[in-house]
Amino acid sequence: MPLQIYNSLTRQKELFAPLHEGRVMMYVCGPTVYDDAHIGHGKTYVNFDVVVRYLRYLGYRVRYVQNITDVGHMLDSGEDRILKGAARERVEPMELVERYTRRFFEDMDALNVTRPDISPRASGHIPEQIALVQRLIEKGHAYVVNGSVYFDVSSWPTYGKLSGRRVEELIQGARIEVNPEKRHAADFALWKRAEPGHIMRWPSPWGEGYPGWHIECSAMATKYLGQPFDIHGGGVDNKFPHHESEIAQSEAAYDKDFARIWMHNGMVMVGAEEMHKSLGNFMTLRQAFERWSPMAVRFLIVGSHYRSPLDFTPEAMDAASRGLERLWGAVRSARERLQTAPEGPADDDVLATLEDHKARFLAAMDDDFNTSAAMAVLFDLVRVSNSLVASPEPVTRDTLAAIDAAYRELGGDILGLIPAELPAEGLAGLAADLVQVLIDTRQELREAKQYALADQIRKRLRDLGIVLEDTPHGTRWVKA
RNA sequence: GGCGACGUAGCCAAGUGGUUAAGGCAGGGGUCUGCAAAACCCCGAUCGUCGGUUCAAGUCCGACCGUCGCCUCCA
Repeated sequence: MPLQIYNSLTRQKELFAPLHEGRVMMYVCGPTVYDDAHIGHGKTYVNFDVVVRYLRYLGYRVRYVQNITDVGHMLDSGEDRILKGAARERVEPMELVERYTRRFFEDMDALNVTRPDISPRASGHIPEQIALVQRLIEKGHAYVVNGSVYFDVSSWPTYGKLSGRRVEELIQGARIEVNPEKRHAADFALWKRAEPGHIMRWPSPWGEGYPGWHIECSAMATKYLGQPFDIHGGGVDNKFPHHESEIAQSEAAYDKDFARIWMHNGMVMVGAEEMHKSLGNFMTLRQAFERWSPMAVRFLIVGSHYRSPLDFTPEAMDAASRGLERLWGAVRSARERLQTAPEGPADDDVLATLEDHKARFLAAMDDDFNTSAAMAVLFDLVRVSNSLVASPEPVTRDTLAAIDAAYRELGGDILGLIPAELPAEGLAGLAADLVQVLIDTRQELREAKQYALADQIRKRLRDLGIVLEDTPHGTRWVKA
């Protein structure tokens, strides 16, 4: 069964076929870098990371573009998010941008999110945005008022096709007072005149100003991916107005489709409410990482479907942490036994089981990236491998290597949950040698039935965060 | 008011017409172990409510109840 992807534009799952054979062009709306990323950002970028990983696994060459918004994203108050952040921290706007861009990537790295191939900044693409705005004016889809430029929604009949809205209804529901410069309440800014004191400003044919929020994505996506391109992703919260406006701008400018497939991921919820800064109920990734490992956060995210909302609770995180431990524990013990396994051909039954699991795993992924179903298969594999590894029967090196390869491929390459080298597999150098001395001593005590002393050693190591486990193949230890 | 989504075991979460409703966490019982830990085995839901369609429905249709998102701050 080939890959199927749910397309928000058509509201159904579609067989995936890229525009160009073997090549996928993909864009995902990136963060506005004025503050630390929170769990919600983590979910979005982990969700799309899995998409990119899987497309690459299938053999596609993927160009993954994810922008950095560093200008033009306004608050209700009319303040630019970046300027507000800069004032808060008393730094240059670009200093703020640099700081939070770096911190964003650090957080993403911790979540094992593959870096985008291109991370274009809005402020670095002002000429492209101006050119796009100009083109829209020339084609009669935009108008200039007092140095600002607005998109004329009435000139573009399909406006609303993504979000299923009609322009007339938008006007009624308007949350904010309508800007009197607009001809229609639903019109949106392509370029805004800079008021005195607004530091981030660029010269344009319409005077000094700065780009609107939506235009950057249109300009940068098309610049690096062409038009049309294959996949555009983002959070559902951005479906309207952001993505709707991107589509209108780009399609009106070039009379061509913009993105063929639109993917929207679900929001992170906190107690049945969306996690959001304005609600004050958000937790930054950094705060979460103080309490749980970043990979446990990834585990929680990958454990549910990308389109579903995800309720973020301490209980769910604790459960995710334990689940990750179980997964890693299985991988770790398989790799450990691999070290001392005897030479020999791989067991046919095991190979057949691995093939079966792999097929079921891939079938789940093919079904619109059903990572929860895929993870269930991975845990079935955990049971198989744990049973095998714990068995007193000899298991050959090739058999164990095949199991490890399956973990690397499915759990590592695709889901990004199993690193090539598991962390904290041990201590290095002298410390490890000392632990081994204690383990050997304890073993002698056990053989002499001096259990009180043997248990004493185990307990004191436990207090130091070293957990001993006796197996039929000797005593192993892990850092807690 | 408009558009969209959801309601599956104590918690998280797959399943969208057809054998015994995945998987994880927690819990109970057991095996292994000097003990422990880990692991392994066994145990739990009839799928918000009420109707309808069908030989057959968490799975389709309708109503109702509850929850959430979007309707120009949002990943």
